[in-house]
Amino acid sequence: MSALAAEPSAATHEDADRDAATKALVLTTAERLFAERGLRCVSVRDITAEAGVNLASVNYHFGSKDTLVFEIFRRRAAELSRDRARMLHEAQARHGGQAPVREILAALMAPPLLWSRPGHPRRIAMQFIIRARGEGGEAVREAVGKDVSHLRPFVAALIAARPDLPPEEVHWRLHFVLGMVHNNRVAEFERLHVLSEGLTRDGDTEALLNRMLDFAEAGFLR
Amino acid sequence: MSALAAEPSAATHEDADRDAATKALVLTTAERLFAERGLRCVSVRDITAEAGVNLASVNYHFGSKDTLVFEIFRRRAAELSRDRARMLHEAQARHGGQAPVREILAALMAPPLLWSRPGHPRRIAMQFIIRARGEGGEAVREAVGKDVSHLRPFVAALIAARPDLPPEEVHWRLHFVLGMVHNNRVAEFERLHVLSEGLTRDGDTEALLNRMLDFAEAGFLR
DNA sequence: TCCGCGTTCGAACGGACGTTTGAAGAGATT
DNA sequence: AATCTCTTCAAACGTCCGTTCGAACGCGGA
Repeated sequence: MSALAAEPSAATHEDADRDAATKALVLTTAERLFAERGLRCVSVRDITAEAGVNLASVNYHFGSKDTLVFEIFRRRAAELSRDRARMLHEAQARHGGQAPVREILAALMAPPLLWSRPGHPRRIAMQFIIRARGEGGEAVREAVGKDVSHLRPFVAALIAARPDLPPEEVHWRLHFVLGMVHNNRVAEFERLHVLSEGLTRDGDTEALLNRMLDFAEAGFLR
Repeated sequence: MSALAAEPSAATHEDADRDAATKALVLTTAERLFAERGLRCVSVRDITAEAGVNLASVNYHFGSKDTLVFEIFRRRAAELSRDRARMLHEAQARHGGQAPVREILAALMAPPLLWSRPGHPRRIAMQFIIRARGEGGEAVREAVGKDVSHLRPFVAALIAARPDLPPEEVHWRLHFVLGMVHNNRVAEFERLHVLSEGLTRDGDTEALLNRMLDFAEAGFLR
């Protein structure tokens, strides 16, 4: 752990794209490969070969493979949290500070669903996040487990929307909702389509979101 | 891939415990280690060392590490499915063939929850199943994804209980319920406890099951 | 021009892993 | 006792991986 290769240049503030095209190339290539094949099934050699850069680039720019994974995850997770927070804020603004349950849940559910749509610029990022949540190493798992700060505004909004419920109950119901959201993986959809023998067809994200909201809202308003 | 070591003895029917104590020991040790540390983080050497058997035992008795994983998973998953099916059958028997939604959902939710309780003989098995679902290789993933036959009785029961709903809608709602169930992992509970600052305390499985049933039933009866 | 610094490069290191091999052991059968 | 079969054993094989190393490169400033 002694001496680590110095962070290259670091530009003026934080944008490392200007001088290090290699670093940005590694970031995007790694994210895509990780999203496609999973974290463990993509080696540093796969990434550097696909990106057309030298093998040592990953360790030079990021220190280690784990750090690279964590770096990508940190950026994307923060981005997703911002998206959710913005939707919540908009909903609260629309209702004079007190958003109804359905719109709070929509702010929680919509971003990951929308990001997963084909053609969305964050589609790969969303797949990566899902992969990293399940397959990530110690660093990612800690980041996911301990950083719950972005959920606090949602808890507060839900408690305010249902002041008659014990806060304990609100937390449990939020847990159930998050379970519904996290279950929206490609493999699970395929499983559902096999089970329903083609009856359920994905692609209509709007309809799925409404179905989820109907279900979750009913559970929450009970 | 040519010649594979012959399956040892195979006893009279299928029970391989009589003559091969080693095989059974590998099975239980591997299941426990896999459940504790994850599939990728447990090597064949870890298993054989912990079990006190020779390194080659795994390949001799199971052919490969992947086959060993699949073997454990197949047994436990079948066991869980049987448990669920039995609960569903009992519920239907109680109501003259037509079980209400809540009891159908209980048959789906209760077994994995009960297995996870401290002290339950299938606690380790349940943790293994959860691990294998997420971290399993091609074989496990295919088994999970394609084998949906054990869910069909539940679909049929739910459609019968809510004949007014389009079958498509029933399938989607079942998908949501399964999301709730699959989210009951140790890491997620810890995350919830951090978020609620100790307000939510686990241990009371009965209460959690009732909470889940309340939530899911409301979403289903909507 | 020369120097310094950040970056890239090819090559290798050291280790962990799943798997294979061939011999040795054990127990029943002939 | 001899033979056969199933099982166990120690030792290694070959591969893939993350990481490190030292030299070369390119370029802006003295």
